[in-house]
Amino acid sequence: MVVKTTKKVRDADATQARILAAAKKEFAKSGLGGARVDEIADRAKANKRMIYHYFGNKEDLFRIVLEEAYTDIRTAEQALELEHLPAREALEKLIRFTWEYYLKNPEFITLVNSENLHKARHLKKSDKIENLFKRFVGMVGALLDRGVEEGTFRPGIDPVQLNITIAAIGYYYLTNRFTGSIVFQRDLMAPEALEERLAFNIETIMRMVCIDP
Amino acid sequence: MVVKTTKKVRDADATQARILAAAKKEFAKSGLGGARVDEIADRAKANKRMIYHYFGNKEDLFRIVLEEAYTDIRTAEQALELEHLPAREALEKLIRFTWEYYLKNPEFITLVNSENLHKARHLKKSDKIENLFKRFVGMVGALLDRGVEEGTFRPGIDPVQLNITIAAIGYYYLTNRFTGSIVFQRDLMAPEALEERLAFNIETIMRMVCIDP
DNA sequence: CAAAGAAGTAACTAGTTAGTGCGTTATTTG
DNA sequence: CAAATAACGCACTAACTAGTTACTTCTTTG
Repeated sequence: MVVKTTKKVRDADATQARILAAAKKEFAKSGLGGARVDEIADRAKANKRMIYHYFGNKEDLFRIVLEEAYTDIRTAEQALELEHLPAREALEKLIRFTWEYYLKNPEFITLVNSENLHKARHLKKSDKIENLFKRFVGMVGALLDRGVEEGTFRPGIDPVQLNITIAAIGYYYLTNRFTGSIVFQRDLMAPEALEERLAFNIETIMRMVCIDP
Repeated sequence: MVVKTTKKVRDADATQARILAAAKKEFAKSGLGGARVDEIADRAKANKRMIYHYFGNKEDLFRIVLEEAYTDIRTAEQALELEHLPAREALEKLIRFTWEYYLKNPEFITLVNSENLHKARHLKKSDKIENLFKRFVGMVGALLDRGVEEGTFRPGIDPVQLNITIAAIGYYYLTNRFTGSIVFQRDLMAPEALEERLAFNIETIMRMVCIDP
């Protein structure tokens, strides 16, 4: 097949990509219920009719956006190649990565929140998600085992619980940054505040996992 | 003033209370955007006109529901009387309380999530919230100081960071229980799973705070 | 007990929103 | 190059939704 590089006036792939990017922004900004299909069409500079043509309906579009978001974060995690580092360093790298991914991709958090408000009914319909995470939990499990062998990690830590905690201490801080900044009367998004939080999180996990923190 | 105990056919206070309870449920179930004023009226067995009469509009109603929710959790926290326990026990009691409160009051989490989706614009209008939390942070700060004096806690821990982490490790697990149960292929709400999580959380915090965990 | 005011109701409005019917224009292919 | 196919757009609808108008019914109080 010949790959065309000429800019086409009509380009199905490009239109679909623009719609998906616009949908991600709009769903992240307003949630599934608050998102407006007309707004997505406008942002994508596509006709609303095209959304229904390519993606079926609003809920299907949301499901596809969500699948893309999960695939994206897991792909980035795979690229870390934690197996090539000493366990301790690998764990710290994972904590940093998780924090920075949430910071740079705030839509991810909002999309997941919205999906949970709807009791994960879209993710339930998706089949490719489970395998994505099976590999991920396996990776962290292997990392923990390796740390125990190296003599740096305590044995018996559940990789799922650890994963949840690593995610939680970053995710909660960022998703609740607006109410948090009011309630604690400090700007939780100030650069120093973000650095301080990351350091606190690394220490929390290291104290939990390492024999000699 | 004479307190009437006879059941009135018309009772402004009772109607307002029914509306608030119904609104809390509906907002928690569907978020601010997804909630329907008609649905709130039906649930409350009140006429929709009464909602506008007593609470102004949908957003004001949401703000009042949110203020009530924050006041409620902070009131329950005050009642713990942590100052009467050794620091270590008091800290564990606080972790347990936070977890159990989220478990028993799932609307709290959803309301806070919804408020953060809207960048806390309703809480910004509220004045009584800040003082509520100032006292709370002070309480945890005093607890940490006492633990250091008793020789059980490490010095230099920021009470705000600790508060955020205690909330995070429970909150995240529960708010993301639907996607989490799919992603990790385990029922995160099974009684054993809940017990296991609480134990993991207590250990995480104790290792972070205590000199001799 | 009658007047005043508060509690409560039904039906409506004006605006919005997901989704569609049908026609037009560009691109591909036999 | 003509016919088929796919991309695209306009204008519509049916259903919904926050908020209101205009009214009735009950309760309190001078």
